[in-house]
Amino acid sequence: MNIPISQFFQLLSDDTRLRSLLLIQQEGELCVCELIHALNIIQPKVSRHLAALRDAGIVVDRRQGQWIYYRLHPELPDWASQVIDTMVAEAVTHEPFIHDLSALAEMPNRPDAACCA
Amino acid sequence: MNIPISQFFQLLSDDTRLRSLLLIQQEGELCVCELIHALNIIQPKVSRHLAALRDAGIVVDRRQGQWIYYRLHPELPDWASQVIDTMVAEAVTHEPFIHDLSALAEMPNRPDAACCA
DNA sequence: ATCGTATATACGTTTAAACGTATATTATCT
DNA sequence: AGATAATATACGTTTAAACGTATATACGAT
Repeated sequence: MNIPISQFFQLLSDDTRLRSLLLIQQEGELCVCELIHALNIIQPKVSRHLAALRDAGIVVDRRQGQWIYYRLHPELPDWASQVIDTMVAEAVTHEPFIHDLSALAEMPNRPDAACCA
Repeated sequence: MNIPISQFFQLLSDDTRLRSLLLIQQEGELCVCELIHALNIIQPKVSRHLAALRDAGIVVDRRQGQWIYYRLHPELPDWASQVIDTMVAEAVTHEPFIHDLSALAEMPNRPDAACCA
């Protein structure tokens, strides 16, 4: 898992990808429909940006029934994890991340990965 | 000095800007001609990218005679400094940064900011 | 087998970045 | 004042991202 540094930053430079990634890091694992709800962004847009993160090796996905869950790549380089952690710590005090998190918490019929894995 | 997070990453996503910024952080302060030499990139390109960093508040410049020196903005937010420090630590072990640093060290007639400020 | 839900991908268009070349600006030296 | 050096900016072009809409795929339930 060797991500060119400038590619990594290029991926974090888009708001949809950045918000997705921070939510994923904060929550551990999220499926596409949770991100759609939390971010209030249409499905193809969310999927497209998640695919970019996956293709670069920043996240991995796993299918569970009809849902596809994304989490950080387990072998992310240290520097990348550090940057993501730094940004989560920063983002929790600012919009739009605060709102994204509460929208996620209030999502109705949220699928629960833990309950049925 | 309040830089939107995604704009910050957008700026670091270009190789010329990233290499410039890491060199500036490593060296404390550099003028344009030093960067031109270290990076082996034509002058208008270097200047253009430095202007982008300056306009975003990531670096500040000062004129000293015919040279213009760039350094990190003294009031950069903590998260931004942390990210830059993380990346310098990473980059020193990889190309092209290693080469950039040695090209700078071997620059002939290198202006010395300290000697005549 | 069909239907509904979740997700991914393809396509054509629009928006934004980056580029090289040319020119302008500001300082130094003669 | 004129010449040279360092740097910045403007301009037109090319390259690359992002977008919305439409469609394809995979699964679960009936």
